[in-house]
Amino acid sequence: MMKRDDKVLKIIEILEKEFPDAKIRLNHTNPFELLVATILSAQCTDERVNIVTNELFKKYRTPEDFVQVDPNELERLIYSTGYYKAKARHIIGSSKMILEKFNGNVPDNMEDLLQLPGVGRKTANVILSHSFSKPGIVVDTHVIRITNRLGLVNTKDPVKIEFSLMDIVPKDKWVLFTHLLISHGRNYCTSRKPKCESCPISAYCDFARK
DNA sequence: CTCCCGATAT
DNA sequence: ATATCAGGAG
Repeated sequence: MMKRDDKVLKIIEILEKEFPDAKIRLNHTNPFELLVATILSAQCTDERVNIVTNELFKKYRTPEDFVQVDPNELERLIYSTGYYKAKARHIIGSSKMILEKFNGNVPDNMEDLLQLPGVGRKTANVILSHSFSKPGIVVDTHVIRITNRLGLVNTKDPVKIEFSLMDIVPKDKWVLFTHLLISHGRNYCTSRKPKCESCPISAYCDFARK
């Protein structure tokens, strides 16, 4: 049996060749736009989030804009991403807290980010990784599913998975690793009908061997 | 644990 | 018809 660490390195090597352009797909031009886009991305494809933010950011782009927006107007603009009432509340609430507690800037540390309504560890790690060069393992629905199938972890608890992966993935590969798994999840290791026959890492996968 | 929720693939 | 999509709050 291969050591988990060597298995991870091999998986990264293969997926890097398979997905050379793996990177964040949520369109944004600054930390605040990334925060809004990531809140909207809950249980929604990032493709749809980009369609919505493309229009949304034409009218509203800053925390100052969002604390003044009519909640009904915001709900209407983000309606197609689902959970639109909660997401509108979170975007407005986060904007308010950013202005009142954080001097108008998106926080650059985990503790402060987690105080924002609608922001959990997944969203916080996306922002820390991409806006502040503070690498984190982003554990989303794809990462939960794929790391369990591969046999890298044996739990559905996102926090346990995050810390477990921090142990077995080299820190300089954390951000890359999550993007590779997400690309892999979209193209091969889908939730419902995974393409194990053509999967490039099936040799390292417990699920594919069953 | 349940609830939030529209769009899309199967 | 139903499962799933870059989750988080209560």
